Amino acid sequence: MLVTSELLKTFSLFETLDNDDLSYLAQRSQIERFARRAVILNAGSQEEQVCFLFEGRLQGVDFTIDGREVGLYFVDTGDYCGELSVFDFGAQPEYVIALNSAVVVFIPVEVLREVATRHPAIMTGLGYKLAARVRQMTLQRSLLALPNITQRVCCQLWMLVPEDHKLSQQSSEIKNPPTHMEIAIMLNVSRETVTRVFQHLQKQHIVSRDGTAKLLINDLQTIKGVAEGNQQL
Amino acid sequence: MLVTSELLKTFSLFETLDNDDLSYLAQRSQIERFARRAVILNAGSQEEQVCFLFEGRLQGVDFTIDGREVGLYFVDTGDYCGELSVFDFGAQPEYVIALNSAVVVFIPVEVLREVATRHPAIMTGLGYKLAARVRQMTLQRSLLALPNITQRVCCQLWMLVPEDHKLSQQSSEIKNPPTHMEIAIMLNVSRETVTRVFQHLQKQHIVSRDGTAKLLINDLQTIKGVAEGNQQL
DNA sequence: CGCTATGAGTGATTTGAATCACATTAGATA
DNA sequence: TATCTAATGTGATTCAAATCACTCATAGCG
Repeated sequence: MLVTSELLKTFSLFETLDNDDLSYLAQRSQIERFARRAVILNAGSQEEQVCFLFEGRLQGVDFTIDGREVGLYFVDTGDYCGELSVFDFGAQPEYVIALNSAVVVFIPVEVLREVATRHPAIMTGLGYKLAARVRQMTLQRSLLALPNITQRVCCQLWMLVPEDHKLSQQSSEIKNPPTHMEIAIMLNVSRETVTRVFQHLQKQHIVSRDGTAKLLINDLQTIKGVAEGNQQL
Repeated sequence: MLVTSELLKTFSLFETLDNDDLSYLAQRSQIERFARRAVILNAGSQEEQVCFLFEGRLQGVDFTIDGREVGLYFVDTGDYCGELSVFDFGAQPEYVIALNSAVVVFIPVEVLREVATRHPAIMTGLGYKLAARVRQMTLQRSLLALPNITQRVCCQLWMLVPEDHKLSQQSSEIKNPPTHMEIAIMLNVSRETVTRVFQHLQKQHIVSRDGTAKLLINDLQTIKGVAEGNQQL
């Protein structure tokens, strides 16, 4: 499949780029569809590609020495990952895996770096993203210190709620939600524990599932309340 | 106290800077001594300062909603922190606290940003640092997934060992080591648990303490072995 | 030099999540 | 449609770390 300028334009990082540069980038990029569970980026290797997610959801994962999975972050549609090497020429530190069927645009890191050198806005955008990543990781780290597991799960759910639903909406939905296992590794708990929390939430009709592809949040306020510790269950 | 060019030159970020720029920076910087436990940077506020650590050790800490302390990272002499706002103009996400008496150079973020604009090497250095921060946080996150607490503590100790001692040396020392509590919040365990691990390590003469200001690592290889999971205790 | 506060050391007890060992469900696939 | 497999659901049991409630040691300070 071919990468077009129009496709690249859907990513906010490139919104200031003119058509010449867009097609320059597009010509040097690749687009690929991945199946659920496919490895998009390999840890430890000099990946030399930044991946822009056009469709689906990815998860950054690491492994402890004893083989335990560690969930680091989620990548949502329109976002990108693997940009660390733009800054330090180093190896990709973690695996990035498709949680569902995903469409990814790969841009070689040296091409992106070169375009960024010509366009300060791109460089600024990349820096902004990296800073956001640090902020997100700090938040996720704080989550792990919560002694109450239900609260931890609700925090994670709250983070998965689309931004534009967080205000004013009283219900929402998470499309292609992560599995219990995928949530568990983000929160440093066992899969069974996540299941039990979900059972609890479902019994109280706070959430409900609609197939595997959709998780309905019936009571956003309660999720928020529990996440922020103002409410118990 | 006055900030001199010579002082700024001790920070590797500025090693490429000429004297004019160094004194430009120096004139706009402030140096300050802080007592143990002093707050260097406040979370949530628009700090607008990057702090360069000339002496001592700092710790980035956050708090959960229920007031639990969370340890995020250590800042060693020669390193800096609070640089996030250079990239995204946002607020400082976490507190930075002096673990011992510390001397810190504050450089206003807009001054640093301006100098970085003129000197690509500085901007590159800042980006490199931010990337390193992401890598370090990823590593620290993986630590938390280790089911064996002794291993977790040894990993943290290993990270505190000076880089130049990690190879070839069979023993080492950590100057001004963090307290058990400060280690505990980094590892998501209780202070008592850290104490018990240290008791264990001391009984086996793997580490020993020399006052509060020094922690002797008598058997570096064992620390490394346990940290990497090749060895049990 | 004694006082005070902070950090470290320790046992007893509790607790709550991990683990184990399954059963069940529901998508995916042949 | 039958089969298979990944995901979810659930109880019983275990176990290790948190918590509690202290004491002890040390450093800094007036």
